[in-house]
Amino acid sequence: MTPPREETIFLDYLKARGRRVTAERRALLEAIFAQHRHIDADEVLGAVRSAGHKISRATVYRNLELLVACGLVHKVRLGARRHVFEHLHPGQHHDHLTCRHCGRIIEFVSPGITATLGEICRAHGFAPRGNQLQIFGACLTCEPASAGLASRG
Amino acid sequence: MTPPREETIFLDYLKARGRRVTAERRALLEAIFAQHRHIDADEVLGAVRSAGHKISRATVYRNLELLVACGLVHKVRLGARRHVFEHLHPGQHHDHLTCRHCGRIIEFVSPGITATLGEICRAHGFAPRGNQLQIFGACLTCEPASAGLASRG
DNA sequence: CTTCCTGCAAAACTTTTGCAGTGTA
DNA sequence: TACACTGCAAAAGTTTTGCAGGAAG
Repeated sequence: MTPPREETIFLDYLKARGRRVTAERRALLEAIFAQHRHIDADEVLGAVRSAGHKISRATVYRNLELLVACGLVHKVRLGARRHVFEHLHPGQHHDHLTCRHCGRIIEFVSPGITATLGEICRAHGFAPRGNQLQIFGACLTCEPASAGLASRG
Repeated sequence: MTPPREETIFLDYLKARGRRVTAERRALLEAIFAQHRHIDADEVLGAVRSAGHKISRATVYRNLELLVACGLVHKVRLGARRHVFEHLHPGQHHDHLTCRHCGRIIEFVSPGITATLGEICRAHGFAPRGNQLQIFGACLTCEPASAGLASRG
């Protein structure tokens, strides 16, 4: 079977720049792509270690930048100094409902929304990228039943 | 003329809990509601000071939590320890295109998307809240012309 | 006049960097 | 063998907390 596309991209990127393939880099890539959510550096560290690999904090930070540089991961800028990381799934598309309270992510696919968003982005000269549509709110667990009927206002 | 609704809410909240109205708290509220974007604590500090008020960093952190507690501001959770703040505009609705590179925010209104999203959220038992739709990508300044044609894949 | 609030400064926590040893190519 | 990479530990940067003076009610 073929390796995951992100692995191919990463290895090619390393090769092309004369950089080395290490166990830590493989483990890091694998851990990030196993996550389907925004994730910060410390969570990445935890994920890699949970997967049974040995890695230092410094290595996580250094290689996250590398993954950003090769386009597999986005460092999402939110405030002047605030950011989290999210991987991109090359060739796959879905959007996210994100619960503000517990951080839970619900994925969904909607061709209709995709089309409408395309028009809006074109109208504003904006280039959407990756898993770029994020809807924030409260999931059923955090805000059960009746409280969930409020408008989008 | 009537005071902004958020001010009324905040003052009522303080009164109800026997907490005090201070110049710092008023300045902080005003600065946050003057922003139309996610903003981190340091940016809030800068905004309050730019508006000509004196305030300490500690006071900003302490009162941001207060604004969250009274429901006027959301602390957006992104990673285990990552968050930024965003105010809510009671009664007003729009969505955002967010440039990952420069942080620029483009606001838009789309009744069609609002309707479709409503259906999706209902289908998933999800309660959207506030300015909850966020589209990430690259703005015209950061990614001019031809590079901007890639798909949503 | 009571007690909450603020600013300062220190503490706690997160991210980056320098250096020497390790391992890829 | 050469040099990129790693881990450690220290440095730099961000957020929280303790305390004493100041101000709201």
